[in-house]
Amino acid sequence: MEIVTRFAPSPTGYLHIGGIRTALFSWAYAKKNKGKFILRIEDTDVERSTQEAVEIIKNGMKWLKLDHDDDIIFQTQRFDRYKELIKALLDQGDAYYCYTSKAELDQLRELQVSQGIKPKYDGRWRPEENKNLPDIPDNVQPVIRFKTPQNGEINWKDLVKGEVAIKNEELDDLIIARPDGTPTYNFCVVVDDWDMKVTHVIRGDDHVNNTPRQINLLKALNAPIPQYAHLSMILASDGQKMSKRHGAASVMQFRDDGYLPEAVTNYLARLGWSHGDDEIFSLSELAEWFDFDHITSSAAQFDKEKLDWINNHYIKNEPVDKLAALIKPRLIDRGVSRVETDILNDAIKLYQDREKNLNTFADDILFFFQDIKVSDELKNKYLSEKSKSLIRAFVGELEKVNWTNDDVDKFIKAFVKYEDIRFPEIAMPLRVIITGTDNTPSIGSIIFIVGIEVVKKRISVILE
RNA sequence: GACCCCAUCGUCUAGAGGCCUAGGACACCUGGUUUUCAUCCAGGCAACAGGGGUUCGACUCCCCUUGGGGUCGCCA
Repeated sequence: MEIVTRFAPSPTGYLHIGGIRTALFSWAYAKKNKGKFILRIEDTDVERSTQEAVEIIKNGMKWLKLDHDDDIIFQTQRFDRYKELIKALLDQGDAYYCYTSKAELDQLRELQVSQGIKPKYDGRWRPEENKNLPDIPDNVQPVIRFKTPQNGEINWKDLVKGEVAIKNEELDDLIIARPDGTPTYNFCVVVDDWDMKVTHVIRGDDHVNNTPRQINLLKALNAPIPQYAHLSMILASDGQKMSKRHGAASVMQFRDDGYLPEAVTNYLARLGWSHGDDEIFSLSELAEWFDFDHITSSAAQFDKEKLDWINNHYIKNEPVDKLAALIKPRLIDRGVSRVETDILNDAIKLYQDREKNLNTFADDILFFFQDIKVSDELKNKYLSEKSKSLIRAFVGELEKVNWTNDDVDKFIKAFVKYEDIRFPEIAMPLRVIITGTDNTPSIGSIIFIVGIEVVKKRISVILE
């Protein structure tokens, strides 16, 4: 049987990092088994679903290179199918109309909470043998509820949590259709997973409690029960629930914050899953290695330091032209009007080992393209009268140097020797004047890349 | 409150009863390389939540406690 998995987000906002991790594992499991990975948009809540959010999901998946099979499925395009099956359930006596209003439900819930019992629909409209149903009120459009079995329990062998059992008495008769006839979440999921022949439902921990409802629905529809895998949540670094406001939760935020997609998927996959001591692996290695046996069942805390470390790894190994394409727009955002390709490429080569983020990368090489300002603190620290006169002598001789990186390096060394000074005595003032900071790679390479004119200009600005 | 799930270094994790004197990675600390910083290299610090069982033997199995998380919508 072909393995089919799916990612089923609802388009109501940003793409959550926890959601994308379930997508990542679903994708990997399908790939590993040469099966199918489906993207399904759960947009039955017409009020809250937006086209913009659909685009965010598509872009996020594309950015992370999580390709799906088949066309994207939208639940709103399948309403006829849902209605057909709701009718079947009604006809076979597994569903019924309920005229209880929202206000009455709120009242009931309040009462139950005050009594310290689990809030639950009381089944007042549930047809039962020898039971008199209330009179149907005027002008009330009913919802349709599923007649959940009242005895027994539902259990399944969860691929990550093991045996899970929940008693039917814990469940109530869930609403499967709203007064306007639109179907609700649990019902659509069940029908879709069935119709799409989904074999493995891989989703977040927060759906564990929906699983028995869905299994009951599946049974009533006489549909096969898929395998379930409930992944634990990702918590923010303080152990609290992660959200847009708390801990960076939006996938696109990671892109904007300067992370490479490979770093994000690598980090996320390693969070809660392991393959021996491997820390760095590609998407295709994940697809090859993935299994449920090595998924942790406990929640994991998000650790930015480790993500940064992984991001640095990928930045170090990324081809220069790819990095250039990512960094150029960031330089422009920072006010650079013209980005010389040669300078950019050289700057990237010189800096890529040390950078753990595309944004700070752009910040660090900004001085190649833009005038800088030297802080008073740095001036006081490095620009004494003696160093200023050294700089004057240096720049006078620099003009005579044959302009290769090698010759510039040789020249600096020769200058140090000639003046009988220590290397930092000339290197640090030059660093500060040319780059505006005292931590940089080789000063010789920097001088070579920015060029004699810029060096002269920045020195003259400072010396005057 | 009820129900469900979870529990190894600060963090992510390895661990399928003897391989554990509990391994790796991030972070942190020290040293080396780099006459700056980062990278890189070498070394170090650091954990089985607590209590009961089961067993010749428990990080591993069972129970309880504690702690954490999730769910209890005409949201998904």
